[in-house]
Amino acid sequence: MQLSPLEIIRRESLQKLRELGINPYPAKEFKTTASITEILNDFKQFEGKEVILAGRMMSRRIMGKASFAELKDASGRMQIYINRDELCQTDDKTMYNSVFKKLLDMGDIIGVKGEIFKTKVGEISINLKKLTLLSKSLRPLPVVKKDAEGNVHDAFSDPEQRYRQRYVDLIVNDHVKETFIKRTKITNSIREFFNSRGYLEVETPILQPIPGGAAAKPFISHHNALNIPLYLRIANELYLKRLIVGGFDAVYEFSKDFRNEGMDRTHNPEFTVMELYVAYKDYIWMMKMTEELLEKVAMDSNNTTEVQIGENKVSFKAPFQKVPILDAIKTHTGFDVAGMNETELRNVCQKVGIEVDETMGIGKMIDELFGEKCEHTYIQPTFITDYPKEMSPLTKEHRSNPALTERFELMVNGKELANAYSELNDPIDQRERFEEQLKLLEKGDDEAMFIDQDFLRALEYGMPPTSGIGIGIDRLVMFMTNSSSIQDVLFFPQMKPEPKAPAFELNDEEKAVLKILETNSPILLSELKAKSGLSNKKWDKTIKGLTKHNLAKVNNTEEGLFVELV
RNA sequence: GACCUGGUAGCUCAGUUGGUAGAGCACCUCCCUUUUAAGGAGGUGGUCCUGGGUUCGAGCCCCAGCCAGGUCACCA
Repeated sequence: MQLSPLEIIRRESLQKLRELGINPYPAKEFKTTASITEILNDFKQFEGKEVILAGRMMSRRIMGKASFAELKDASGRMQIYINRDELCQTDDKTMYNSVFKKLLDMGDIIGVKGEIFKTKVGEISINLKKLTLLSKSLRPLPVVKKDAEGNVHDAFSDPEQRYRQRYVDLIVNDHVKETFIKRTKITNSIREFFNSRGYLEVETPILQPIPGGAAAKPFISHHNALNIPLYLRIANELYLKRLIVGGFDAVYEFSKDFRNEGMDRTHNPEFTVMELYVAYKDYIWMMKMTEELLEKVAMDSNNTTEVQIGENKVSFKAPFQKVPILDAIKTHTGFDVAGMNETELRNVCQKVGIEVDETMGIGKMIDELFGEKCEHTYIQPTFITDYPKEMSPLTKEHRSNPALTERFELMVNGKELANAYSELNDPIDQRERFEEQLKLLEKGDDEAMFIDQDFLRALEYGMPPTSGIGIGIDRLVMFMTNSSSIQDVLFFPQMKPEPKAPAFELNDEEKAVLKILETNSPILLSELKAKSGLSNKKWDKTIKGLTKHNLAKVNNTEEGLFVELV
């Protein structure tokens, strides 16, 4: 392994610590008596008291016989004050002079025992009495500094490194941790809301023989023992509905779903959707529930219903606006497309500049019209309702218009956040809708749904009228944390594998030159170059390679440049 | 998948017409007992993303590739 000079120094320090009888990776439990944030929030309570803390040393300012360091634990950061003669009460000053000043490094994990006090300039600090090394860090951390005005200097900001090495990102960029803590607050808030109503959290299969419940390309896998293909779920909808058939009144699941499609700032191949199904309800009830839920989530995560998302201030205060999709299209394009046939609709699309082809049906075109001309305008939470039947194969027909369905999508900041229906529970209608999908499949739509015979069988036993909703959790977290990329709300966003560092091995040219050197050392550089028969560029690379690996050495003497074997 | 931009020290970044690879922070040595982007003096550190090509000479020019970000397409 090729080590950088900084890494070599740290490994040497590690060795010296061992020689001093200090185990750099002790096994024993280290009991702390407080957390940093606790102390900072309640200084009076802790002032003058002795505490034991543990965390990572994030910086060090050595000033002769006294020093300051910064300790970061899971809760926050606090300054450590180290006075040589308080840390080392006897004549032996090794702990300060060698261990603290020389052998510890930024990034080391340490335990500290000392008294809480405030320095002359008013910073709450711990006056170190005992120092314990808990884990030695062998790689240098990026150094991120903050000045008096709060400006960050040399921020660790390269997105590739931040995502590939999220652990480093979390250590040095405090705001990153906040985002993920908020993510958990949000899911906890949703669970609280549902659990308090008696809804049951369940788990359903991720490996599915038929990928159903949504229109998307699945990841395919294979089960060896059964010798059958299995798909990573694109949705869990059909399984949750089976549970409603089975007699549960309300079930929900935080579902990791997988879709084999493009990646961008709002799409990751694996993502999380919360799906909820409640028996004896309809989509109108579901709108009300959604308003209440999101208002609570905003309060629990941000302590306000007014959330800043990019340049927009978005209010999650219930109730939200409701707009039928055909009204939205009328408002934003000027065309009333209600009741139009395929040809008429195609004309409208062409007039407003939407490309259409023969494979597109009424539903698809309405979806395009909305997506292109309307969607982005709904910044405040808005329920877009009553989608055309063709786009919604799992949705119950609208109670007053058979061309439409009882469906809504919730738009926030111009993006879809949730999708809900009065669920289709007529098994015969459902079978027909699946068969429509099959026709689309044959037409070449590779995202149309497969027929899930077992799901139909379940419906034939009878499913109560039910309303269901799916909420995109990653997107919700993006909104609540004002993140513009899905990568910022996933600990480990999908990345292409990084290329492996090439193993150190001499190439043919280097081997050849080394062979010449073995019998002629030292040798004039120009002579060696001539003997090697290499071009200028190859020669340059080869000799640099050899000297770098410390196999050869170039000496500049009065007689000229000589190369010798090391 | 297409296009645009980028990849140089541990981190953040300069690098002129192609002519010995730079800065700040970090690191090392020394000074400094309440500092805080601590300070002062000196020093170390490089696969300039990879592979070809042009050239006397390439971090820089040309070709191919890898990785990332952005925009678009597709999608939630």
